[in-house]
Amino acid sequence: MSLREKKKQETRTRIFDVSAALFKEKGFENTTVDEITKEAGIAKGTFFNYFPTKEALLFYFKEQKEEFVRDLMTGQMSLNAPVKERLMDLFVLVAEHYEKDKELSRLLFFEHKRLIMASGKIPSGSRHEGHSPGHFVNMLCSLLQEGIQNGEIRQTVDPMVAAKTLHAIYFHSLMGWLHSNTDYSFSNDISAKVDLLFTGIGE
Amino acid sequence: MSLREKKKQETRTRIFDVSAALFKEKGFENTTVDEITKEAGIAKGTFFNYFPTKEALLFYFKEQKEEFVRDLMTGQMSLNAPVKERLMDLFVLVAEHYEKDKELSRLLFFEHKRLIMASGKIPSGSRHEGHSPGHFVNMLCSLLQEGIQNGEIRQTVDPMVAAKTLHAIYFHSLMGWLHSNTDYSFSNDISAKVDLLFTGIGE
DNA sequence: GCTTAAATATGACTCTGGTCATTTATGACC
DNA sequence: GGTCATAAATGACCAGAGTCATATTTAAGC
Repeated sequence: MSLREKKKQETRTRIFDVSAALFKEKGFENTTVDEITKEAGIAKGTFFNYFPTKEALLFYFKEQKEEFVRDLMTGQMSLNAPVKERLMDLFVLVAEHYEKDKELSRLLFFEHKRLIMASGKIPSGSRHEGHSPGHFVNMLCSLLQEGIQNGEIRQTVDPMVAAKTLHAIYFHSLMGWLHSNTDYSFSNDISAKVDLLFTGIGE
Repeated sequence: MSLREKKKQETRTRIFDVSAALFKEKGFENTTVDEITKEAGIAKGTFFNYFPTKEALLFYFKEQKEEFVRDLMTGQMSLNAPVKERLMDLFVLVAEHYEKDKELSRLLFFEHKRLIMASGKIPSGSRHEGHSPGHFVNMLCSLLQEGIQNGEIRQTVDPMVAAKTLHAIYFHSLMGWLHSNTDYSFSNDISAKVDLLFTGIGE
């Protein structure tokens, strides 16, 4: 790696680290780009050579977090247990991870939507969890297919539709939980809903 | 109503109308508060006497829209048809309404979240659809109770849990649809999911 | 109608995210 | 080591959201 590359990488990392620390300390809104750059020992303009906007930083935080979660999930997936159980554990596992830093999770979760909206400013090469399948949904889908194979899930179920529905449930529960200040049990909430989906509501 | 009250009401309405027109014409981001106030014939500071932030306007737009939707829903609810059918029609009805101005819907839908997050700046007296039940969920709940009564829905189903699950599904479908540029059928998407919930996925 | 207090309007000002023409550092080639 | 092209850093600058001390308008009491 050339000197240039090395320095670049270094600066990027420094911006990242400094930002993380400041955000954690004073929150996203209360941290200015000036502060970040001053703390990182660079000029203001330099920041924008690395990240198109201040909010874009969140995007990279999210990416980092998602990578971590992805690994968590992959581990969980390969266990040996009934599909439904693995599903529930998967949700809880991920939620527990988010729970570790609720404030940041909120930020990433809710701000991320705006990033998607404010198109044109999205860092390139990005996947947009939510529309086109996305990793999480795909993982749910293959889990469900497994369930269909071994008879835990009805043959007639379209695994993709079911996966999306599960994702909807997960997403909604997570959102509600992130909104709430009073902490209610995420796992109770989601398990009731997943149970319902398994059993069906129709007579 | 005193002269003061009348003027106040007038100004508020003018800000509202002018904003709506400008947002529609050039989009939310591309409309400045300066433009709004100039067009409305008031000073910049005055704007902030009426609305705490520019984004707060969206909140009131949303409220207005929600009131409209609420009426739509109430009408739909009182029809005579199987619960499931009414449910589906309800979703489609609301989605069709949103479809009329997809851009605005996106804005309200996604920006609203931020408003909730950036607490302290939320106009007082606001309900936050999403956490504590909310009108939509309550409506779904009573619809489901009706279904339990007349045997369309299993006795053992907790109507509130089911209502929240339906809301999750609705929300997710709506979100996906609002994200997508390529227009796929919202009704197809949601009906597949609702079907699934009725039937259940478990063997 | 005059006086006074409170509500409301005002716009100069501040603060911060983001831009861009200019300067500086790097590396390739001789 | 000198020259040149290109990548990267810089900070003065701009635009727009939001603030606030001050000015104006209203309403009430006399």
